[in-house]
Amino acid sequence: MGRHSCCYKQKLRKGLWSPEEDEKLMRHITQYGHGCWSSVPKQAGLQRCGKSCRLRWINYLRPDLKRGTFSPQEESLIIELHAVLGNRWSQIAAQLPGRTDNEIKNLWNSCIKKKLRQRGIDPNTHKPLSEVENVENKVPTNNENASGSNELKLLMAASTSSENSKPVVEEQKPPLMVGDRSPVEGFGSTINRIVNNSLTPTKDFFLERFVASDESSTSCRPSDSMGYFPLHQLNYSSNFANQTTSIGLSANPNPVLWLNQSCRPFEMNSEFNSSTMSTAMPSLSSSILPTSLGIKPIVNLPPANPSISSVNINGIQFWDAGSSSNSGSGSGSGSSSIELQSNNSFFENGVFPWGLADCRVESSELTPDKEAQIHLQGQSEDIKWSEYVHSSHFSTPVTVQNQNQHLYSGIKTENQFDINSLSNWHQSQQQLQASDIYGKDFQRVVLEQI
DNA sequence: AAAGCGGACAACCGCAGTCTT
DNA sequence: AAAGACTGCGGTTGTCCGCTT
Repeated sequence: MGRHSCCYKQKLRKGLWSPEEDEKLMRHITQYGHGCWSSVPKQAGLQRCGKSCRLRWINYLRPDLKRGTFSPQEESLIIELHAVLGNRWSQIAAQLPGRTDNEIKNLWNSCIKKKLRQRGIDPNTHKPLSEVENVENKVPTNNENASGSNELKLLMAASTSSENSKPVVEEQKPPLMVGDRSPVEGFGSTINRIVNNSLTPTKDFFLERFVASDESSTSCRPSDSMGYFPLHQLNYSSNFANQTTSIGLSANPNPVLWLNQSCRPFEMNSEFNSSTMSTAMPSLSSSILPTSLGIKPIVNLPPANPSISSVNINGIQFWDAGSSSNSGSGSGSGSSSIELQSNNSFFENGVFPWGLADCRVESSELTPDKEAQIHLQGQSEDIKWSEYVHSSHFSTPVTVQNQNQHLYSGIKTENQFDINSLSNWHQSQQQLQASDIYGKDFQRVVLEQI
């Protein structure tokens, strides 16, 4: 394997990107698509290597990026995902629309790790530090849990747990009533109960938690105050192993994850029939997910490739996501995770108020004004590309969905943009800068322009 | 006011897997 | 089948900025 040829080239700029470079790259990609990245810098007139251009586009210029600080919900989601996926940042990022793997990785290393340690949780194992220390004293560890097939390990653990019929932590708590939003139990435990079959999620249950009213959109969130449920407390273990079906699941029972994925317009390998869904989400599938709501549940079935490792637990076959992660065309080819695909009204109607912003802006009923209102109410720090698109700067209406399709499904042309409006792009940052909406680099741009 | 420090973020590096020839 | 080209990913480093002393 040779190194990337561009690594040997001289006279290539390195370091931070200037606004001019950004604009060149933006202009080029929106007009022609990126095609072969190695040819992009030449065609765009940039003294950069293709790799650098790609990175800049993916991590910064991509129009569907959601800038601003991470919400507590996002952080919570990252933690849960990390417990399952380890340091597979790209897969974690796939669950967080508008966030990049780099962004999440930085957040993890600089912030979340610290928070977890402060809470007495080992960020690598997601177990109490005291427990980890004890284990370390007895058994040599693998250091990072990210390596190898973490999911298989978890599932093996689940098998063990299931065989022993250990009561899970949640079972010690009184039954949860639908609609109960005890701040102590929080969202995670509710999901536990769904998976645990001790709680049947009705349509009302989901509506109550996800309908985009101001109140519910905040109160239903699994915020920090509601508590973070580390892996050993969440029933990723026995309940999940017992009740999911023979599909290659990411071992995360949180329907929020699945629904989050719904706004990913990925090409799926195969469709996920209702009976399978019914097994994975027993009550939910019948009450919430029928096509009347516009949900088209899809899941990647296990790859035919026999080399992909699998394990049978209690008669249930699991596939190692890690070993099949490259089965697709790259971007978001999380072939082992359930994905739901919205095909119309369900998300467009704003049923899920958080983590699905990209879906919401698809609604034909959602005017830019309304959208802006929602974001002001919810996450004031987040200004969305769609808002900019909807503004007068862009004469061509472009939906975020369109952008997602380009970015995630391998369609590389992006000429839906109004190229003439590109020059306004950095100018717009100037206008937005006052409200501290964009990242500091935009502010730098502004300062340089003044 | 200036230096030091740490956090946050952007970008680079190198490896591994896939694709193409 | 082999070698090179290309892409994607995760780890690491570099840079900027704000806060503290």
